[in-house]
Amino acid sequence: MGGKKGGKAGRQERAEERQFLEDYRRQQYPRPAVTVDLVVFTVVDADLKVLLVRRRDPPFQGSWALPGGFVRVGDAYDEQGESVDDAAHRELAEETGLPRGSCYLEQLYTFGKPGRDPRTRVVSVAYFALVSADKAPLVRAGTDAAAVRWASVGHEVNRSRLAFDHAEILDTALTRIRGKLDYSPIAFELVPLTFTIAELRAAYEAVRGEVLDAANFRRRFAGMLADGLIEQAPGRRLTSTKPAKVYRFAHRRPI
Amino acid sequence: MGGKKGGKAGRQERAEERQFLEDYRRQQYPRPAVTVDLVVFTVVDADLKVLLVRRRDPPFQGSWALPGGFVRVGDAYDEQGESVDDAAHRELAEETGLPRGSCYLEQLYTFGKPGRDPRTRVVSVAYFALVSADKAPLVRAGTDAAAVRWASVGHEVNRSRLAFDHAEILDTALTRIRGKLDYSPIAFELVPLTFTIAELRAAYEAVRGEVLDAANFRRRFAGMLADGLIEQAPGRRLTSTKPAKVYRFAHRRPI
DNA sequence: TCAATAGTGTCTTTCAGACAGTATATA
DNA sequence: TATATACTGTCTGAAAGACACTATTGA
Repeated sequence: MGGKKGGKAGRQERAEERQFLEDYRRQQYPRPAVTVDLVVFTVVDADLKVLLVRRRDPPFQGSWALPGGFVRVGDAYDEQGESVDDAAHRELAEETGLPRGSCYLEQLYTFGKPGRDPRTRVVSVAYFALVSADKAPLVRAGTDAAAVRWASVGHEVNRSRLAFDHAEILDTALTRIRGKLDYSPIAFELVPLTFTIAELRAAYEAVRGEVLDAANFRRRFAGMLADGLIEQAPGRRLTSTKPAKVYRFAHRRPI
Repeated sequence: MGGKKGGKAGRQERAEERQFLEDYRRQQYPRPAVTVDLVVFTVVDADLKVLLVRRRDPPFQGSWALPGGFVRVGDAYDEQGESVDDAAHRELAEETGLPRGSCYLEQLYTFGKPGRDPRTRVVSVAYFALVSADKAPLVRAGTDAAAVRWASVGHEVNRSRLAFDHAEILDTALTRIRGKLDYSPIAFELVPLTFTIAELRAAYEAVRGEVLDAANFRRRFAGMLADGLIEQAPGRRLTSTKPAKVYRFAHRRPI
């Protein structure tokens, strides 16, 4: 094995060279900015609401938009920055003022068409969050009240006026939560830690946008009770003429 | 309105300045590379298979991995590159040799933990694709046969040996298609354009990994027929002792 | 005629929708 | 006592699981 690079060492050398070139070129290729966008839902007064923020800067200055922000990326070999999930949790805490982990958060869909943002190429990983009815009023407390609002999904939100492609993201989120409502326990994330059957039904009705038969809903509820998914909690709710029994989701973290 | 920037013009100036700084700093912030990863399924001989490629280069050199590649991003103001969906379609066509649009393709989930790729920060948008049984044998034709293979999901795939976090991506895809099987028509994407009830049932069984009662499956099938979702096609399948009727999905594009 | 697969009928359970009706608290 | 809301009972039909059964073809 002399001058010509034909043997094992030669192959190894070529592989390393190719690797170097590949890595080098990849750094040179333009990369998109990556953001997280949040569709934060809550139900207050039997109405589904979504959290919007007013944009202070162009583009879409003054328009309402979904909250969101950039994923913090490191470029050091051993420090690549925060995960996309972490970025979503961080933004959710920043925008709502609620402690991290106190809301349900789930990845929704990734929106990656060119031209979404006129400034630069942005790929956005959208998440949806569910804020329980008792926490919703706390949200505006820590922030600039004029720049944050709970908008009614059914009436207030003028979809076409939302910034960027946020109307499409909102629609995707609505479809998702409406679909998941019947086969996953996400409705419990919209009510306080303890709740009456009527309160839970109101959450279902708000999300689906239609009234449900109270008797049939109660029967489904009885099934969950039998399965141990929910359990009765001490006390009664005194908000109406006849006090109602209070329940809690059995597998819910107590924060 | 003299020296102090207190009026309308002053606010405007500050806004532009802030905008400039924001844009400038954003360009300076490190960005992640964005890739698409593909989980390409097919069913042959009543067995669910996934397409794997052998890595020629480090990291994970020699390991099997899901096919994928970088999203092509432009940095010009008016040319931001291809969409993430387009990147997935392009990669699918490149890796399989099948014409664009001939397979079902759906976004799955975005994987964005730091350290996924030891070289640099990579956010990967995963998609799953379904290749019909008749197209599956054509896949290896155009590519380096030694570097591409259909691996049996149930037996062959050694999950822990897959490169990067591809085992997790594969599991996510499996959960997704198993869930969607019962409430969406994705099973039709796994069988040829015309198919017998037994062939469709074999596809269901392969995905779910369990046998189904033939009579009950036939009854569900009859419901689809009554709903106009599927319709009988001319001819009969002669592969077994007694020829079976042949059907086709009514709303399927004829490519 | 036999074996193998295509195809049918039926019993049971479960569950959802519709809706009539009862119970119990407050005002 | 009136009324609003909590809560119960029942009828119906659709759909799924289990499984016995018949029909039709090629070998």
